[in-house]
Amino acid sequence: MYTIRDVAKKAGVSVATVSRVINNKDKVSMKTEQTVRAAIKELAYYPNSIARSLSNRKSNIVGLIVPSINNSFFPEIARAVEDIAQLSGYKVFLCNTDDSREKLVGYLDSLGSQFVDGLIIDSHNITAEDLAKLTGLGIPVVMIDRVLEDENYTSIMVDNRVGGRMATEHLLEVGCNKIAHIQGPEDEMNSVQRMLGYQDKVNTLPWFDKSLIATAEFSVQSGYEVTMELLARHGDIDGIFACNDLLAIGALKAAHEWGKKVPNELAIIGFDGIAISELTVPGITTVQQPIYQIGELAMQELVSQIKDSTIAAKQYVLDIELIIRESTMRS
Amino acid sequence: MYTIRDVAKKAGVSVATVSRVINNKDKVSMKTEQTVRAAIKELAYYPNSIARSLSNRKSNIVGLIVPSINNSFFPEIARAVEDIAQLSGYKVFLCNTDDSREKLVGYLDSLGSQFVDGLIIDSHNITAEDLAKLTGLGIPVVMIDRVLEDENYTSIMVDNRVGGRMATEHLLEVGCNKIAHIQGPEDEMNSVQRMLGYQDKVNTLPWFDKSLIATAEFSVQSGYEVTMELLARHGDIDGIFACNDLLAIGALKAAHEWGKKVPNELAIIGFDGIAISELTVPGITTVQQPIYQIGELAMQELVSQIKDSTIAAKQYVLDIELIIRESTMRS
DNA sequence: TTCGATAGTGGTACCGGTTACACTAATAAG
DNA sequence: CTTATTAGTGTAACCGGTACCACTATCGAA
Repeated sequence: MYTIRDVAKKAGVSVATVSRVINNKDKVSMKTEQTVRAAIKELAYYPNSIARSLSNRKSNIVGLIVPSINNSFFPEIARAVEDIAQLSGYKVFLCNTDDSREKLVGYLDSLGSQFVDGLIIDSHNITAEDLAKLTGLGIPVVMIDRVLEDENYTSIMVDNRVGGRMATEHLLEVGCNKIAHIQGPEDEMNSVQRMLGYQDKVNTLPWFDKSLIATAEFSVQSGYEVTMELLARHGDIDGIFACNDLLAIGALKAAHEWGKKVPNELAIIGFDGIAISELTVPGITTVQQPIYQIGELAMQELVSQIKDSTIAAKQYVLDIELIIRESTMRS
Repeated sequence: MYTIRDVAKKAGVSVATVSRVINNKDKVSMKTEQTVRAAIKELAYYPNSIARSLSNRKSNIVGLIVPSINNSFFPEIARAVEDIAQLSGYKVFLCNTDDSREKLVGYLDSLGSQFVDGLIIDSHNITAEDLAKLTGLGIPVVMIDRVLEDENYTSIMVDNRVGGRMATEHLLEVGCNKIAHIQGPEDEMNSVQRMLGYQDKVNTLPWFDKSLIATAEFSVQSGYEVTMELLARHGDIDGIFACNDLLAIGALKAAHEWGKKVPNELAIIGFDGIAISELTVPGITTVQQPIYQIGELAMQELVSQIKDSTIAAKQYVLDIELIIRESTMRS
């Protein structure tokens, strides 16, 4: 492992000159440049990016912290973030916290202390204190999806409660007479909001009962299990609003096993609009978030904040859209 | 942003002592320690991990380079890698190359030059030269899944050709009379191996024809499209071996739209054994890779190599298993 | 009393880059 | 012919940690 000093010695120049050649900065004579390049090649020299980051106080790397990578919602966000990052000359380190506060803190500790130039965070575990620490260290942050409401920080999300209402309303419109809800984890803001949206629409209806709400983890497997329980408890439900598409896919499987025809005997609607929701059998009706746009906007905002730390924080609430597919198209 | 020198000044001690306190190294008197901790707290001091890495020559971070995060095969690998990493005190940076050589090189450049203590790579774009460069820089590497066959490097994979044979054999056993194959990208070793396994079993059969092999991208969407084409070209196929589960899910959708009953009119088998394959309707028969074990073993191997650079490279070929589900269970 | 061991602490070189500043030589302007 | 300018290069401080080495004070053993 050679250093810039080795190269300088071999080329018979100073380290400053080698640095100039590497970075194409300042003026270097043609002859010198060639000598240096030859030395670099001969030694297979490669600049140490840690040393460079220390000196430059920037790494051209941003961190993207997500609560899970099993739900393709996050990979789809990541895709958008990476696209914009590439255009802007950044690399993205993806960190998965599994919704664990401990892992989150671990990543914030190592990333926050100068490893990255900025951070996009999707976590319901984040605290105002964490954010203050990052800001104190000069690391810009953009929160997405699961945001901490605080106007000092830029955030991007959708109105989950409105989405919950849209989904429930749709099930009512297609003629459902008893609608269950699969709620996500209870400590998760988005889950709760979507559930409240559901309640907004149904809690005055005669058939409504709290036991129509069942709580699940965010996974297909959990959606399957919870739906089996719901069907056992309420044999007569004819509509399910699942808190996200993964859960809806699980519900689909459970309905199939239970012998319920989707959508005529049981209509199912999800939330998020991840790619796979279109490609299941039947396709799943869903409240679609502008996933790509969320990632895109997050990265754009982050880049502006990295470039100009005085930029004001903004809170975005993006539009959602009901996408109707076979899982609720009754004949 | 305060540095260790600010803390030292405030506490009235030397930087060495502050460093001792931070790292719990050597002996520090109770009184001094308290003073230092108070100063750290008051300044909200946080050690700069870049500086630390430069000095220590290690970051306790490993990189995991995957070709995609849309196929949950990779997130499932990542999960295992992260589990082991956590046990061993490492953090994982996940880097997505989208199967692009350019992105791969970008990540190798920044990660390779001291950003990480080791690298797990899943890429068909990697070259012997890339690996030599990393080794030259003292970065241990473990290759998984799409490996470059070279006994100087540790690699973990399965025998894809044998898997291809298993899948095809199974379709023949359940009574398929004309089996198509959805191949993955042609420049991808694993795709080719699985396709060859298919050919091993069918190329002497009377009905076999090269046009039964169609090439797809690794995505549900592509699986859907290619299956539509296959069904248009060969209305009489009654079995499809898809190169991976994602493609099989797409095939399922296409079969449904084409009005073909799965499995009786069209049996479908996938490859990989990702979690979702069990939870589609119908469940998908697949050649299961030991996904978790691959990630687990990769990280364990990497840790041993980081700790002891003289450890010999090993090539692992793990076992695969046929998992039979409804998509091929004919009645 | 003298010496060795040890707890506790400080000074500073070093990790491997970047870059401000200083300097020389050559060229252009007056 | 002198002076200002500029191209080209080197020296060394600096980024923020770590850790080796040196040093003092204290204490028990010889």
